[in-house]
Amino acid sequence: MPPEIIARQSVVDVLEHRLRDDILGGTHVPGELLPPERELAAGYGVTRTTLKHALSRLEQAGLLSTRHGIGTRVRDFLRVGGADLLPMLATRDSGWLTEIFEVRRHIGALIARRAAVRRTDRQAARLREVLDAVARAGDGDAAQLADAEVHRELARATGNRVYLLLTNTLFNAYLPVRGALRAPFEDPAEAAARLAPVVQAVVDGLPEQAESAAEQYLRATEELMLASLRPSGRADGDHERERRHDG
Amino acid sequence: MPPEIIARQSVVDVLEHRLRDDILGGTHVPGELLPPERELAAGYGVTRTTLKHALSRLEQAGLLSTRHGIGTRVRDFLRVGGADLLPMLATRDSGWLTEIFEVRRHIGALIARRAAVRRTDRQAARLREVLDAVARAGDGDAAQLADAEVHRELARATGNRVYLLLTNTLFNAYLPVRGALRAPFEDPAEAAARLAPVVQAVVDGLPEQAESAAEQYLRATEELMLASLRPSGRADGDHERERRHDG
DNA sequence: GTCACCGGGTGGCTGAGCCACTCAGGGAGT
DNA sequence: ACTCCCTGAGTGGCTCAGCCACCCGGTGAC
Repeated sequence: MPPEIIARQSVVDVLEHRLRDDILGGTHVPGELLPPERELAAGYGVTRTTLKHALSRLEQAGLLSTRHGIGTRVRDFLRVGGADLLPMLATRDSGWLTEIFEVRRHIGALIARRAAVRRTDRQAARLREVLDAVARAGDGDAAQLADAEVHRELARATGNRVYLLLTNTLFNAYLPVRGALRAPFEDPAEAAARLAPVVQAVVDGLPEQAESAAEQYLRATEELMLASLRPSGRADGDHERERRHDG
Repeated sequence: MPPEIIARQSVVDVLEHRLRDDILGGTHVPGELLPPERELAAGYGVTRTTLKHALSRLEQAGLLSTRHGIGTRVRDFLRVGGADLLPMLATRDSGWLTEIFEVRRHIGALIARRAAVRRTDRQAARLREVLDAVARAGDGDAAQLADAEVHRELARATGNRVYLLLTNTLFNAYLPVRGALRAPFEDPAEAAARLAPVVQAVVDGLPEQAESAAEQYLRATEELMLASLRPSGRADGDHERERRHDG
């Protein structure tokens, strides 16, 4: 048995990766046509069918736009791409991370404020539960996931499902690289303590307080994460085994 | 030549649609395994290869999670799905639209505030340009697209690219059904006039004013849109030809 | 000059088939 | 009895060769 226990990437996964890198790296420039599928497939040493699977994913991701009889065009993702591109952008360039965190802070504050107004009693109870789960987490990784659960619950408490999806999107963007961002959660009890004021304010129904508590919490967490990122090294690489955490 | 000039949906598109409807409609419940691919393909009357293309898209969208040797599982999209699901949710159920608008209002205000602080002179000039384009738009549809361009430019002016992607996501969510939401843009000059205070405040660098102007503008537009939606009928149906507007 | 046609190039889709993975059950060894 | 390995059935992953549908530019008939 090889030392690599994990890893497990399918051919299509690898192919998708390479194509994406070639696109984001500038080998294929936006606006231009990609080489014909038959040619591309030959170049990468795969069947056209397999190549099409990869292309199809990138098309859905918004990086490509193919038209029957014409060809496949590289799109300007900043112009038309959606937030679903963030996960792959974050793994490529840690500059995106700081921008993601900033938005997360703004939106997190918005969510906390709104949750304080709208949360139901049922949701208040659930909030305390998931906060407890953070404190009881066995290690940093578990704490981080439990923390995400708290934020999901806060989003749920706004009564607006779009906030929940948005929260998921932002998490999907940085959870794949969370290995490098574990710093704030090394001590689960401490992490829970930092998060507690936010939950408390929401449970008490105090929007102003919830907003500023969230702002403060997110800023602190953000700083810890980015600080832990800076000295050691970049966050890129192949942190992308699991396509998505299971449901 | 058949009377249907437009429409042009590929087999995979249709298949994706049907599968998605079957999932969101409850034929395939979250957590359960889908029937085997061979069986499914036979059921829908397509090849397994074609089916896999459709499944692959839904998997990437976060609705499915497939594992080699095990099967394909339906996921709980509210738990793990991202904002990229919004376009398809909005076309299925207009209840999502009101939630999307609310979030757009909150985030739009956030963006305006931040743009007022961060915009460069170059971006200020470009903002005036695209605002002019709204006033000069030939019809309601063009005005609506020009309006979207203004908001994209505002997002760009925040200096945070994540806001740009987020804006794209929200637009992608409701532009497909924009035919039913044309009301605020029937008179392009008027639409531009309503939008002008936001642009002005951002150009002048007044965050407070920009925020409240954006809030006010978005609320007004939102009300007009939803009002035009209510009496006539639902917004669902097959407004989804183009996979995405071209880049 | 205009227009219909056609051919080459492109992506869309098919069908059959083999490979790789997972799991459960049964039989050999202890 | 118990343990462990093997095996077979069922599933998704991937390939291959090929035909179909579409778009465009050129060419020849009118």
